[in-house]
Amino acid sequence: MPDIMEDADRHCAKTGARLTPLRRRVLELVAQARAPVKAYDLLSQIDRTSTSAKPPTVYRALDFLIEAGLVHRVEALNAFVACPQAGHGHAAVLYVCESCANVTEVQGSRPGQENKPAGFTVKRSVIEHYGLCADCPRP
Amino acid sequence: MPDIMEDADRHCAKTGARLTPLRRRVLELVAQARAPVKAYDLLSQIDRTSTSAKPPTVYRALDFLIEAGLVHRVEALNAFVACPQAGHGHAAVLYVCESCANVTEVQGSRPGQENKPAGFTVKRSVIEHYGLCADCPRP
DNA sequence: GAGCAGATGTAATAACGTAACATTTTATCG
DNA sequence: CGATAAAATGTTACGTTATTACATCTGCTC
Ligand SMILES: [Zn+2]
Ligand SMILES: [Zn+2]
Ligand SMILES: [Zn+2]
Ligand SMILES: [Zn+2]
Repeated sequence: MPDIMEDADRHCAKTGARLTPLRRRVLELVAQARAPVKAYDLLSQIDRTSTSAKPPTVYRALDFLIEAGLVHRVEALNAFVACPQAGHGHAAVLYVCESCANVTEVQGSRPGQENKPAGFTVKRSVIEHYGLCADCPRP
Repeated sequence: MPDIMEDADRHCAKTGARLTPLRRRVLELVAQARAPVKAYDLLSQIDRTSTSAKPPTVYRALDFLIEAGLVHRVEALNAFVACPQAGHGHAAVLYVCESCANVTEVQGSRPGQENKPAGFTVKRSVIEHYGLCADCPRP
């Protein structure tokens, strides 16, 4: 995941966000995982090195990373994935394989806004598709 | 919410699903609410009458209602809303107002599947838009 | 080096959800 | 009808996820 970390450094340098060592470490852990990561799994991985990590440590780092556009929360899994395209402007669309747990992110303009009610202003969208990826055998 | 309860009765009669008194009571509570309802709020409302409700009581009822297509889970809120169109075949698209908590459900065919990866088979979609409804003042 | 803001440490607890097993209710069938 | 099987509910206990509140530290400005 060197791309992701380099992009993150560049993106934070450009926006003024402070990618501290702790936040950077959490992003590395999320980016290295080949599947969505749970907050408490991050916690135990950090624990092994620093011994002082508690829940707020990881949740605060994740809040920062999400705010910075470096990580997305997978709402239906209570888990987190690294964004492959730091700070993209549009909403993320996630395709999550329920067999191998791989997540593919695509982006689009106003995705999923079918039949939007008149006068509704969308601030944030959660779009997650669950199913089987091309590499997993059909039942 | 007489419509919702009557539709639910009809829908369950047609499909053979058993809308028992407990499940019916939970559906009534969800349908009466003017906002997404939390599982533990349902629990305390049931408690007031029956005194024997525990977490599995309400979670099992909710599982049934979701399976039957009578209730949707709002993933990003850990909460539940009654479906205004019992057992509709397509994925639900929810517009959630962050000011007044009102939820508007619309339905569509294959909503939100922008740039679907080749070979991916979607089994279930989570599509939730958060923002401001037409009736709420802009900041 | 005093003061401030942002970041992190720490303890405690709230909020959300499930596993496992006992009991009761309902449907089915000889 | 009464045995029996299946479905639903009761109950205990616990696991997981997330936040609040307050203390301390770190880097910066004046
Ligand atoms: Zn992204
Ligand atoms: Zn797969
Ligand atoms: Zn619906
Ligand atoms: Zn509103």
